[in-house]
Amino acid sequence: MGVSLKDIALRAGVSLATVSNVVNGYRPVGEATRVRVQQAIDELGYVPNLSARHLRSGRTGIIALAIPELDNPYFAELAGYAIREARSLGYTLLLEYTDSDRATELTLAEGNRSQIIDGLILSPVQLTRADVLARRSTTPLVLIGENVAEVPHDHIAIDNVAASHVAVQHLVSLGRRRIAFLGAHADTVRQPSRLRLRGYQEALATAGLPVEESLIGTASRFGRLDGLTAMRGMLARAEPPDAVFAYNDLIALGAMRAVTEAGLRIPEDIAVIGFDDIEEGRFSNPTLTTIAPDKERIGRVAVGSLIARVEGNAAEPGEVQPSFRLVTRESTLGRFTPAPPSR
Amino acid sequence: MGVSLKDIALRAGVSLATVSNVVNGYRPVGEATRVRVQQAIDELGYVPNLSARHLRSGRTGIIALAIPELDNPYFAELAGYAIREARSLGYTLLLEYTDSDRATELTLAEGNRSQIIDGLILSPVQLTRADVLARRSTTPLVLIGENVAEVPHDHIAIDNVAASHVAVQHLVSLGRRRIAFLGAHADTVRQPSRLRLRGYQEALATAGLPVEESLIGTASRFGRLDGLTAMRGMLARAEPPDAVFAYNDLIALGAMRAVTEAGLRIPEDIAVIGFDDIEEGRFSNPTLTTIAPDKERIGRVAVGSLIARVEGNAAEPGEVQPSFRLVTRESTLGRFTPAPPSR
DNA sequence: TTGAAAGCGCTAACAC
DNA sequence: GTGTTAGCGCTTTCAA
Repeated sequence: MGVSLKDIALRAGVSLATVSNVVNGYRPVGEATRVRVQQAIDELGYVPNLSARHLRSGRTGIIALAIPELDNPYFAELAGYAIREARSLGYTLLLEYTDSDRATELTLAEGNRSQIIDGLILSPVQLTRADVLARRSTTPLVLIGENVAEVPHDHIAIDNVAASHVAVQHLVSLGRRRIAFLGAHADTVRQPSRLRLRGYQEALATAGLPVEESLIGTASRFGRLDGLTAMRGMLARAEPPDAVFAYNDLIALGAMRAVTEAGLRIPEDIAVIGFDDIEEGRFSNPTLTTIAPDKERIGRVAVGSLIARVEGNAAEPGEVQPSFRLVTRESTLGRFTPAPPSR
Repeated sequence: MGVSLKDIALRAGVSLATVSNVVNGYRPVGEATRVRVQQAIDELGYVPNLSARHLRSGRTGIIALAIPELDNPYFAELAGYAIREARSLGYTLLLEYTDSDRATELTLAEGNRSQIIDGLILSPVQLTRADVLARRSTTPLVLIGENVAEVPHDHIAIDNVAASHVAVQHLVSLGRRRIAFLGAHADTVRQPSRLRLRGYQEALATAGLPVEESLIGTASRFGRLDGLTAMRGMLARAEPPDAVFAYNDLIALGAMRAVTEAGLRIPEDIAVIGFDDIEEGRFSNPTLTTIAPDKERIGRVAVGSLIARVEGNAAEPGEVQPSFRLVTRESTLGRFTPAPPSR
């Protein structure tokens, strides 16, 4: 394999333990020795073998974040925050990708693939509460997102019901009365979007509006195309909606495309609100009103909790609910006069 | 630590080697024994310790893909293909993230962090050819993207000059005469976008059009906001362009926003073409004409070459140039009657 | 301040 | 078809 501790020890004429101490600083080393060893390290280009270290110490300094979708900017952004937080705490964060696949989620949660990982942050889609409870692996696990709750692990997620309530309330306050929900899941058992759907229903009830089945659009996935398709279906109906609350921004963006293609105006004919506050919605035409979860907080808290647990100084596992806010833009408020870009 | 081979061997009343053979299948095992061992494995929930395996065999079955930007859908999509290809070849692909940072790129290339990794696919931004040549690590390395060439490693990238030529030629064929380039890099030394810039200049020359410095917009990064800013600057000029070729789709999308905000029409007043063919451009308003590199091929070939090298059966390192094509949409051709956005 | 040595879990060479 | 065993490179205890 590569250059090992032994090679350095030989070269510098010291023992293995001394080299190890120069590298890790667990014990003090004489100045002269340290210099000699460091020189050998530089000359030979020594790099510690993580596997060996892990095998011996049980720690790798690596944690993983498993996300369901790579092509959803929400997760990309979240991952960015998590990676930076992990780095600042002296850990390396590896990104894993489940493709929303149940088997992959189970494998990861079980640690089959890993073992090289000190802990895992998982954003599950298909995993059930029972799966989590049946888990055998003792590797620390932190869950994020709305899909699994009340398990003996840290769980980080915003209050999805409340956030959805705010979104729908915003549409109601604008005078909209036929408000659609886009992104109910075809899988009615798991219904990954159940919390946001519930918030939608509650908000309608609060406003004294009826919940119409025909205004709930299903999707099998949560991408732009799903939003496009669902919205087209809805526009083909006798009585189309005058506003749309989408499960997430990607669905909202797809829906906006469908509305535009149909020759309708946003927000005059149909107002649209999304969920996630991905950057794309700040540049789309029109720009997209959305619910902005505190992604930075979610990422940082998830990493922080996990590392605390890895290092053994963690309290009882619990729920953390980062904040969110409503960000209003053109898709519900209408186009502003273009800020005079000089000329 | 967890359950080990020894625990299983004890439980099943066999030797370590036999359990190892049940797990790995290197040697045949008697049916009765296999069943007994498998049972013990299931009961105890045994999971092989990758670090130990690695330490012994020098292989982990893990390769890494290091990308510069997480929030650029181009890389997310590429990563998706790479991950799937790796899985189908029996490897796990870990995603690393350099944030376009030189130090991080160097560290990764040097394998400092890794050691647990059998090989690395790197999409460099700041790394120079000299850096790559000075590399000491013997871990197989595959490079992707336009930034480093002529190094003793496999290098996968489309012909960026030719592709840019095609893009600009498309604008010329539409009768555009004042064609801007958006996304020249402020760092003129490295100039990460130099190949696309060269293609732009060559195409103008071919068409007999002058290369005007005032029509080359610089950006420090390659995101939507950079496109927005650069385009605003250009629109403030005395003679704005009648077409824009952007370094990538994100810049193009940002530029489109700036054009729309200025009250101008796309493509009537200004045509826009991007590079990458990210999904967003198929749903934007208007949809975005772009150069579509064969991302799937790039991802698959990169993984395939790397694994071949890891397993020792690889030929001379070389260049691979996947294909690309021009995808025309509304941002250059104008709005069609509402029809499905091409997929 | 430094050294010697045990052993983490596994694979593979060698024996039977 | 199965068992024994030497180490892979490292951390860490015990001794000096």
